[in-house]
Amino acid sequence: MAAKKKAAAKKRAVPKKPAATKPAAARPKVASPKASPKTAAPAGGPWAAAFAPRAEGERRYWLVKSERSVFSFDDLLASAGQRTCWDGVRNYAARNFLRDGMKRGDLVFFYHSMDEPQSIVGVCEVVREGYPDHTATMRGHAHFDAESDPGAPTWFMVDLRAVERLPRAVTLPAIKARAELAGMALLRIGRLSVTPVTPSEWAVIRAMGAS
DNA sequence: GCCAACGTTGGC
DNA sequence: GCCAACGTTGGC
Repeated sequence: MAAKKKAAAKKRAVPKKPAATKPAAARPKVASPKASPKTAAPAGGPWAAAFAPRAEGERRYWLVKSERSVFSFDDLLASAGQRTCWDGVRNYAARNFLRDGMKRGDLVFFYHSMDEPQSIVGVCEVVREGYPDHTATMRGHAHFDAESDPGAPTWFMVDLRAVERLPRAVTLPAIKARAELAGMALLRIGRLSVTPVTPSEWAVIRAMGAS
């Protein structure tokens, strides 16, 4: 139960434009083929490398955020098997990383957002690749999305297992202070809750987090 | 397809 | 609490 991860789940804000305005009928509103990003695969874009074909045995790196008060690294350590499904992500870019980017065996930094200070506190491993986030179709659930079709899932999640707590948490200010990390997706798209981490970024941060 | 309005994230 | 960034929605 307890809603994990980003409580943030975007509220599918029901058409906040009540009937007050124009009746939907007023608009042509054709079949609206809408090339929605719902299923679109991440073609190019700035993070294409995260989806590119992998070399034999290549391992990739990622970073996920969670508010400590919602689901902390300690909560993960206390979970059965020290693993959990990373549910609740309701952003297409993040969804694409979960659904198409992450592979079994990839390593993931666990970041506490909205914390003082915000910091990377642990490392996890992807133990199950992208699969539908069932909380999206659970009416009444905090992460429920009325527009998500159970037959064609919009939202995905992966399972993560804790690997280790970093001997020393790596804070956001410390990350910002390192020139080698200036290009981090974490800094460039601050609001994304799932981002790729390059091998070199991983190495730098891992070293910073060593005792 | 463009763009303004609006809502959310999350750092400060 | 404020605000920058930015994703989504919907009018046109």
